[in-house]
Amino acid sequence: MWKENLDSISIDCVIFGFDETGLKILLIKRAGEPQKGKWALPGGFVQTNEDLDSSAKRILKELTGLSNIYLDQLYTFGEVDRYPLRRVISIAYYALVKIRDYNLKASANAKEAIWHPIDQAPKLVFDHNKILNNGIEKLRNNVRFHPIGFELLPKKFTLSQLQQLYEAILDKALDKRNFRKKILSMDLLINLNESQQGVAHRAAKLYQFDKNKYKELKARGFNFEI
Amino acid sequence: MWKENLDSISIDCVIFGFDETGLKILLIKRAGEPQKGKWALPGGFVQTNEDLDSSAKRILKELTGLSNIYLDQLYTFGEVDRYPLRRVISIAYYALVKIRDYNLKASANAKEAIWHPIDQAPKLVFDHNKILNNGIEKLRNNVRFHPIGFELLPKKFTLSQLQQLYEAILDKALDKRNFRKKILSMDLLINLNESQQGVAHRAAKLYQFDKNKYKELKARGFNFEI
DNA sequence: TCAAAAGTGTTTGCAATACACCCATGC
DNA sequence: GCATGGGTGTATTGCAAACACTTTTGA
Repeated sequence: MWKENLDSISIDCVIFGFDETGLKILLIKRAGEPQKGKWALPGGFVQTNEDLDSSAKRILKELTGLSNIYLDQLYTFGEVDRYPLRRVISIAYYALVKIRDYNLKASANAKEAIWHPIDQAPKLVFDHNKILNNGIEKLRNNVRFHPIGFELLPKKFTLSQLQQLYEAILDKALDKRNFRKKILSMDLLINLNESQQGVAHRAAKLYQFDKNKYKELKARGFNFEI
Repeated sequence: MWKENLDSISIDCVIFGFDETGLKILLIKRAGEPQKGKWALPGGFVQTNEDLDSSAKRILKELTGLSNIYLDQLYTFGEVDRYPLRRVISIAYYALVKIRDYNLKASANAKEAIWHPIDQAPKLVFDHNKILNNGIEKLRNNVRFHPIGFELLPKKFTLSQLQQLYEAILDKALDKRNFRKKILSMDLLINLNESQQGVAHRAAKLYQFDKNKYKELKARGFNFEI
């Protein structure tokens, strides 16, 4: 198997996750020079025989052990001096991960990968803070028009969890009744007729995202704006 | 002056223009192999000492003679086999050109550059049709939320021209009264108190885009949706 | 019985839409 | 005077926003 790298083309990934405490970003401590031990976006070099999307997929798999992650190209950063040793152009991707599926032990590198609250990201190497901000902005824009939020939630979720997610991403409070009205009217959720277990209050109903319905509506040009 | 190229990184430009007959795209006939003489998006290789944006700017300047063109990065295409001779990754940009400013004679290459109606683009080399479609889609999305249409019109324009432009980009008819109401209510146009000359009907008023007002409103988070 | 979150409708205001006629100009 | 596009207002509808109380459950 070929593993030769294009050493002037890298991929960097802005990996988002979400849990009870808010929106998170997955960062690593660099294993090699330059800037060894400093916080960075997960990334790597593109191999000679792989497409860019495949490369991003591979890097994510190596880091998190997960396949089938939502992945989208973000922007390409190519300033002459962005990387100190030589000229490296980086194609940034952003990924949405169901944080509960992600298992730290799955990966060799993982001990050095940590979820950081989105608003407490440390200083990153090179131009990675710029890339991160670009990713946050894109997530904010996209979530308003495409139902991608579901990629960050467990398969079964409550309407409150969904609302908390939107509030975290958009960074503003939403009205509960209006939010539910809007979401349910899109007819994209399957009511599972199940309830939460073991909560110290009225148990919420669980829902699931209806992918088939989504495809169908999308094909008809339906507008998913929140 | 350095002119060495990164021979695995190219820039391709989707260049839009607009005139009385509709929305146009600027295409060239390839001057060199491979696929010499075939239609292609204008492009070139990134030089070792230039940023990606600068490279796109240079390529546009060489082709059209114009500086100060609206330019935005589109997407990066990096399939292993997209270019036949070797692996070349292409960063696509899209540009909006005031077609009347563009002077064919300004450029050495220009004799081989021709504006094509957007819906009559020929078959292009490599993956350029894919890039073109990507550009059209992005233009459609962006024009609805950012006042970029003005980049395609002469400095002074009539409301009808503006409407025709939007209709061409969005590919649908708009109601004249509602369109005017909406546009004028945004308060982004300066009424020049001048009129068209030499038309065989009532002369229309001329307007100009108010860049300062735009910056001001943008800073306040104003929504420019059409 | 208390705490904590789930769940539920109605009213109000604004913005999008639909729609038709008179006006100015050049030929 | 006629053909051509310029310019204008109102009524209706639908959607977004604001808003508060009852229900369920576990501790």
